[in-house]
This record gives sequence, C-alpha cells and structure tokens, in this order.
Amino acid sequence: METTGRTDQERSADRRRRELLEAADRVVLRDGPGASMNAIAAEAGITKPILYRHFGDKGGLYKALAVRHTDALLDALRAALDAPAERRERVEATLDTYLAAIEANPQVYRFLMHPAEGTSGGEAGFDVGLHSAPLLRRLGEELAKVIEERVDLGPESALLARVWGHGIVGMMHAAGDWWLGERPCSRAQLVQSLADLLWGRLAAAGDRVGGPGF
Amino acid sequence: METTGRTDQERSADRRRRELLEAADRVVLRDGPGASMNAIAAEAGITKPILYRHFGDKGGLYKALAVRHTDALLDALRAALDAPAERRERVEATLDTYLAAIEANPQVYRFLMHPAEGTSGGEAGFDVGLHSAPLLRRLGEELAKVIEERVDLGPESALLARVWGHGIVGMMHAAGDWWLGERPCSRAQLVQSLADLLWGRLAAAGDRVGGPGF
DNA sequence: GACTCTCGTTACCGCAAGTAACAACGTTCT
DNA sequence: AGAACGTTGTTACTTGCGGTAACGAGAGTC
Repeated sequence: METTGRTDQERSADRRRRELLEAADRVVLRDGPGASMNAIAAEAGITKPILYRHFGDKGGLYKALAVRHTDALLDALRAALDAPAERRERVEATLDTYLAAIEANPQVYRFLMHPAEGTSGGEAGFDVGLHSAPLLRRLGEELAKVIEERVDLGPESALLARVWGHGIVGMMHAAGDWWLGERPCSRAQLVQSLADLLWGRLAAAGDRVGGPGF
Repeated sequence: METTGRTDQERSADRRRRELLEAADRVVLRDGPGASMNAIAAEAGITKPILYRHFGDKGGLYKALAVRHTDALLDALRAALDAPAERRERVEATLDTYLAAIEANPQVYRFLMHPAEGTSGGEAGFDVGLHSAPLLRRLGEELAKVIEERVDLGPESALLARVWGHGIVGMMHAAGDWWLGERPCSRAQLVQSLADLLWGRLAAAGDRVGGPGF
C-alpha cells in the first residue's frame, strides 16, 4: 500500500492549513473580526488566492477559526461537567469554567460572540453585529429593576437582581432562539418548562440511577 | 412666539425620517440585514446621500431601526411584567409575551438578533454574525444530553432536558457577557448567584412589601 | 433681484471580497 | 532526457458597497 504518496501531500496541506489558521487567529485577535483577507494573507506571508483555495471564502475561514475555539471550550466544559461530584458542585464548576475561559481570553470570546465590533480603535466602525446586545442589555436591566423592586432578596439584593435579570433574559433568549428554529413543542409547553426551571425543579429533581447527576 | 416657523421644518424632517425608516424596514425585512444602502434608498424613492444626511452612516440607520423595534417589544414586556397577578403567573406571562412576539414576527427578530444572515436564498452568504449561534447551540445540546442522562425528569424528559440545556446555556452566556463588560463582582460571586437562581431561590424568595412580587 | 437653505441629484473615491490568468517547480510516465 | 501534470504561488483584474464632494433647483427672506 503506497502510504507515502498521497499522505505526504495531505499532511503538508493540513500543516499549511493549520499555519494559515494560526496566522489568521493572530490577525483577527489583533485587528478584530473586521480584519481583511489581505491582512491575514500578509501575516501568513502569502497572498489572498491561497487563502481562498484553502477556505473557499471568508466565511469558511471564520468558520474554521470558530470551530477551533469552540472545540477547545467544549472540551474544557465537558471535563467540568463530567467531574465526580454532586450536582450543585458540578453546576458551579461548569459555570466557573465557562466564565474563567471568557475572562482569560476576552478577545477570543468577543470574536466568537460579537463579531464585527473592532477590537482596537474607538467605537467608530459600527457595522452589524452589536444590535442584539443593546436589546438584551436593556431587557436585562429592566427585569433587574422589577426584580429588585418586588422580590425580597436580602443583602446584596441590587447585585443579585441584576445578575438574575440578565441571566433570566439570556435564558429566555437562547431558549426562544432554539425553539424558533426547531419548533420542538408548543409555545405553552416551552413557557411551562422554562418557568419550571426557574421554579427550582432542577434542584428538586432526583438523580437518575447510576451515580451523581448533573 | 413664532410657533410655526421652525416647527414646520422639524415636523417635515421627522415625517421624512419616519418614512425613510419604514422603507428601510421593508427592505431589511425582505432582503435581510445585508440590504445595501442603495436598495434602501431606491425603496424610499430617493438616493443614497439623503439617507446619509439623515442617519449619518449605515450603523446609524440600523441603530434607529433597532431602537424602534426594541422599544415596541419592551413596551409589550413591561405590560406583561406589570400585570396584577402572582409571581409565577407574571413570569409565565412575560415569557409568553416575548415568545409570542418573536413567533409572530421572526423577520424582525432575526434582524435584531442575528444580523447578516440573509433572509431569503440559501445559506450562501455566510459572513460574520452567526458564529455565536453554533457555539451556543452546541453547548445547549451538550448540556441537554448530560441532563437527560443524569437527572430524572419524569415523562417528556427528552424535551425538558433540551429546553433546560439551551435555557441554562443562554443564562450563562448572557450573564457572562454582561459581567465581562461591567465587572460588577467577582467571578465566584457570579457563579454563586447563578447557581442560586438555578437552585430555586427565585421561587423561594418572599415578596417585597406592597403587593405581589415579580 | 440677490441670498441662502433645504432637498435632491450625479459622479466619484477607496477598499475589500473574490477571480482569472499566468509563472515556477517537483513528479511521473514514456 | 524530455514531455505532461498537479501543486504553490504570483500579479492584476472585476465587482460591488460604504461614504463623500460637488453641483442643481425651488421656496422663503431682506
């Protein structure tokens, strides 16, 4: 079996691809997601058409970058999720892992979540991509106000209300987005499920047979 | 006092602005957020520079559009939030209002939340803006798997686990995003607050004095 | 009648995505 | 050896969009 022939090419192609991705990573993390293909090519020491041969179009390149980082984050989260501990501990470990990741590398996070913002320079380049944030932020703050006004949360109520406000809005948003795409159930059912979650059913539910549950 | 002089102009300018916004709305909802300024101008029956005189740049126009829709949605939500009822009922009403809104007008929703996707045509135009969704979706599905494996949720567990998976991920995401921007507390504190929320503290907390709480 | 101010136009610049056509080099087949 | 070929790279181009400058035409004002 001719192991070398095609394999060599594939290996070299893969290596090249990895090199290009790393260069792209550097540029994107430095210049923000608005980085031009020319800039990325220059950083990699080559010219545009090669990038296009490897990744098809700019979307392909960005997708490849996103997959890389997403995979890395997912691995870390799976580890936290699979650690041997009680449910609450796991939940906290997972939350902490996620938050630590975005805290440790905000650049990567911003690229994955808020593309088209421009990392350096003023807020000059508006462009699309940051309209969602304002809406969710406004909703979160609004809800925080209502919570703090109406629910007795003891000390630190101001902070807690804001955390919850943004958290609940995020929950609603993500679940709604997923639901809108897949339509896995009726609206009423979704509302019930989410309200149940908020009502502590996660804390109250028993473990499945065979070890500590999530 | 010369009431008419300047007021007339302002009124006509405002009316023009509203007309332009409505035209832009039509185009954006039809062609997706990738709609060009030329197309919007054409729909409004005029040419580009006028748009620029009114909105500064494309970001300004989009911002104006976003604010319009955001305000409308916020009003509806405030109404649900302020209705006289018990806390759980309010929560459900608010969730339902939000979901009904995005269900009734997915185009608007997609514009606000997932700009740069292209509404019609295949998934050809990748462009930036939809990298976040894959990550959050993957996280949500992953979490759903773990939940269903490990937590006993009774009947409909598959559906419930997915709703919760996406919901919890969304909560984590939104809270993390807000926290990363404002740094209102330590990471540990945020983790605690979110875990508390998930652990049913919202259900358990007492009302504040003076009426039914959120 | 000249002045100016707003609304509108055409024609342009710059820049980035994406592509076509071509040049050099190692492989392989005859 | 030498010809055909695929890979790797280039330069130079097209297309399209955001944004702007410069100009034109009415309507009110001194």
